[in-house]
Amino acid sequence: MARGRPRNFDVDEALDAALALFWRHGYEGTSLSALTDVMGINMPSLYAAFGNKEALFRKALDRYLQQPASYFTTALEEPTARRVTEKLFQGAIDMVMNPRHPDGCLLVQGGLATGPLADWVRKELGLLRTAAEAALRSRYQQAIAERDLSKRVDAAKLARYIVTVLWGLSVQRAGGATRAQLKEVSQLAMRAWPD
Amino acid sequence: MARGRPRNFDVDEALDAALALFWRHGYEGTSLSALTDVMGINMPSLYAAFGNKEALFRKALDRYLQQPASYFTTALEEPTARRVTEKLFQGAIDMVMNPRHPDGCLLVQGGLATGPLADWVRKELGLLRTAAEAALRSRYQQAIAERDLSKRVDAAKLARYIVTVLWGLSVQRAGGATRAQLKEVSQLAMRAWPD
DNA sequence: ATTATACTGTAGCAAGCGATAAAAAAAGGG
DNA sequence: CCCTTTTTTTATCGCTTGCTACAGTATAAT
Repeated sequence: MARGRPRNFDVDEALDAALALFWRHGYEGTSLSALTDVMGINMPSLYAAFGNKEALFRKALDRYLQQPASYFTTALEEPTARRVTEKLFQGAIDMVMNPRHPDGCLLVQGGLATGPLADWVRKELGLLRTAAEAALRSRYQQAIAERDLSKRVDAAKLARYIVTVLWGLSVQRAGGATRAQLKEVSQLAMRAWPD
Repeated sequence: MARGRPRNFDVDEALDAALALFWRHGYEGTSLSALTDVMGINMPSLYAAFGNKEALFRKALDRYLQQPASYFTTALEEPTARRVTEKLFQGAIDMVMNPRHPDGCLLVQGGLATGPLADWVRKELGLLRTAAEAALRSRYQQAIAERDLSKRVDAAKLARYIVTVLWGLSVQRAGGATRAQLKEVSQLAMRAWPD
């Protein structure tokens, strides 16, 4: 099987390098020549392996959700709504401060405002942020059903508030905030917790 | 006075048009040809009146701070720290939802992640966000000195938390949140208010 | 060994980018 | 009216962008 010349680079390693670049500079701020430099391959190899810039970004986005942003779905498995939320903040701060990859959250840094040709990036990232909010809302609804949270709590509002702070933390980190500062913000944010 | 051919466009109107474009598409997502189209002038006129793209962006940024973002400094004049904060949220939501100009806050949308050539935009916007945080911190410190806020309150932490929510609101609006939703988020955020 | 297959390297495409040179046009001062 | 000054117009400049054709090279199957 796999006859023909084998590639002499690792696809996942190259994808990680591309992810880091998109993460740091956004979709539009990342040029293909910068990508090939960082990935250690040349353009035809990139196109053969990933399609084009858009397809490469989508694959990097998938990888982002499965690897560095997996803290989100992991946090949802905590036993109580409060601990879910605390773990969410902790995980977000850990990711955002991790020196092994760029600052902030790719869903925010990747492209909040884009040129007309990259409008799909803005929309796609918006959908993913909305999906995260929806997942958290479901988890809170479950907590209400389990009598973990009071049924007077509005799960949708609470989830929207929490993710708003999360996106805000990403912006703060892009501005150079320290781990201690982000921690303090998350602790203050938790003072709004119901009951 | 003013001899020579007069310009046949209004500088401030053109600047407003440029501001709207930068606001919507970010610095890098806005091309000079798109700018000249929207401003109704051609390139040499733009260069004669504003310098270059960077200088134009800086002037648009100044205008942004003086016109649509003036709600921030206005809010600081409210009599109590709590009312300052409430007015801040109200003003931010009003601006972010205003159909007369693009969604979100230019300090966030303008360029959170940029290509290497536009790194100064990222830094500049970060400095302005930090300046906003510092202004709010000073106001809270004043409130503590006036016995309006308890002296057990940490003005720096509180200011950082509030602006974190503000930047989060900008991200949420970019994702299509409604005015009612943003209002609910700000009300929940105020539940963390000290005392 | 030969052949088919798939990857790599060089070189270059059209299009758009930010920015400008040179000439024509419109005003005021003499 | 002419001359100076400033603007607008037209036509580009050199460079980078995302992308690809072509030739060369390395492997597996036959």
